[in-house]
Amino acid sequence: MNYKIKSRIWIEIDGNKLLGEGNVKLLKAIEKMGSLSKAAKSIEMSYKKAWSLVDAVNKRAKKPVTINSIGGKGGGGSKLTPYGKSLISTFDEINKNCWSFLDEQLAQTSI
Amino acid sequence: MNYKIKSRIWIEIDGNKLLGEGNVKLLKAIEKMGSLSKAAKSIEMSYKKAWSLVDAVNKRAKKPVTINSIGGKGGGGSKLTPYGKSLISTFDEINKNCWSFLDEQLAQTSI
DNA sequence: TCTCGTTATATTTGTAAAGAAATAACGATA
DNA sequence: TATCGTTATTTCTTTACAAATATAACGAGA
Repeated sequence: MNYKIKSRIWIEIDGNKLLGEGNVKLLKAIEKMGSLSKAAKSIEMSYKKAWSLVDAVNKRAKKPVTINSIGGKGGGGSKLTPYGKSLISTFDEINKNCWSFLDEQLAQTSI
Repeated sequence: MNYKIKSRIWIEIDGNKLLGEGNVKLLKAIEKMGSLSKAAKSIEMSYKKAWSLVDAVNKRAKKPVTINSIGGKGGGGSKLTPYGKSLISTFDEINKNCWSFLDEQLAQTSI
């Protein structure tokens, strides 16, 4: 069996974590479900944790990533802003490129 | 303030973690100190944790990374094998390249 | 055979993070 | 104004991981 090289990337602002793999997974679920509680359930994350993650991202990002509404028809909901969508697609793109890059790097070694 | 993109990489074998940043830091300290207990102390890691890390790496790597001796003059000691040295220098090199790569990637976005 | 400082290992304790549960707040609609 | 399903928040419990503690094993040299 040969070695593999793995990575996790995340985006920081002011030294604080803004967005990592967990957040991105959750945001994608919100986009699909239209609701924070349903999104959390779909990826088997507690509602509280999901809310905390989204809250932190919205407070730290340059612009809001989701629009959350309370009450009203259907009880409310949560959906991604265009900026939120651009953030997760950028993250995915860079992450994918990083994996390829590391595979190439490892291939050039002799460990 | 602008976003920054960070990463942590690690080497796996058979799906198990072999070597990450913590291990590399410890191995460098072993190289410098010639002793596992002194290395652990120098980087403020408990001896037990340090021993567990080194033991796991030695068991999983293709070849031993350290040579440990018990008893004798000085009580024993621990030192890196040539293979161990090549592993950490490879890790450092790829890690550094990864950081540069990610900086370039981020610079090409407009988030 | 005794000493020494090290590696090796098990056991107990402490702590911080995760999880569960309960409840408040909300607003369109009927 | 009563209902509904959601977001928002607090409190309590559990649990996993880190840390501390204790002790055994080792072998060269005096």
